[in-house]
Amino acid sequence: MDHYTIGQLARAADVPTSTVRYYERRGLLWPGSRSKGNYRIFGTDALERLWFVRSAQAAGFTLSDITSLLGYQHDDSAPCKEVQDLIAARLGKVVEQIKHLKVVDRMLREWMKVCREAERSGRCGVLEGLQSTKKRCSKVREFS
Amino acid sequence: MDHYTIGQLARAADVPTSTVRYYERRGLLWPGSRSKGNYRIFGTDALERLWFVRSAQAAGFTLSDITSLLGYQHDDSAPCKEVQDLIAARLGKVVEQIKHLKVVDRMLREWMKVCREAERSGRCGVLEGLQSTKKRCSKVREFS
DNA sequence: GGAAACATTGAACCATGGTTCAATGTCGTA
DNA sequence: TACGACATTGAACCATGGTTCAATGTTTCC
Repeated sequence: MDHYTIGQLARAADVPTSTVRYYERRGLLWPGSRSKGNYRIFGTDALERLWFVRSAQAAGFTLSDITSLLGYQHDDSAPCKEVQDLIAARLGKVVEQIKHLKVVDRMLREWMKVCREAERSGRCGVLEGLQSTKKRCSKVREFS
Repeated sequence: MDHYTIGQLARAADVPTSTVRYYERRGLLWPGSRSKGNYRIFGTDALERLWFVRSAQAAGFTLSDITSLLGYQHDDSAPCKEVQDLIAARLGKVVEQIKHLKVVDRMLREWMKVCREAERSGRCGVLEGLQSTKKRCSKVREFS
């Protein structure tokens, strides 16, 4: 199969057709041609792009970033610098997020512990927690 | 200082006043009273709540979750179960996110490597990457 | 040829967590 | 008492990444 209607493309990439149209509106994707009755006809290149878009999204790039990345694709000057900058920026954020989430992880486990301890004495840790929230949460808040 | 105007409260918690009003609209926070001229007057309890809201947000709870958490606060039945369920649910997502981000981290470093390698031969890794995107990205996409 | 499945468009809508605006009123200080 | 800083309200707006709708047209298959 080397060309697809919108529905076929969507199924092949496991996205709704509405999303494919949305991506087209955003300029991420275009049909290579149209059928006699004005149906979109996509080539395999579109499927590749669609896969790329979804993967890059999964990696946390925004659609604007992805537009840039794809825009460089047929640029003669092989703009490695720009691409690498985007990747590096994203990587930086990912590393930060991991750090942040680890702090959150510890905080949630602490809350859970407090909650369970209070439970045994018939209280709930949330109210008590409120009083010392400021201290206990400062680490999380620093991170965002 | 045991009571605050909206501006004082906002400064004390380092949020914009517009956000305080928004939280009030969402039912997360209320002034204890109003001045003669209808200015909101908040007590220290409101500051505690505000701190709690920001901390819980930093931990990734939605405002709806936080509404629930705060709603349990003066519940006689000490609803530890509900609180613990929310915390556990959040914790589960945090753990998943960390896993996901670690995969993303590896993928981005791989992209970077590919990009740098292509660069030395005057090409750009992005186009070449597109052709094998599907394989290289499957791990990331599984995770979201 | 006719029904079912699929496609077209633009516009409106959704959730989330806010921000901005305009028109007006109040407070503190000199 | 006047000025500037601060507050009030409801409503509209913002970004992000889509989804849904209605009215209409096209393909496909029996």
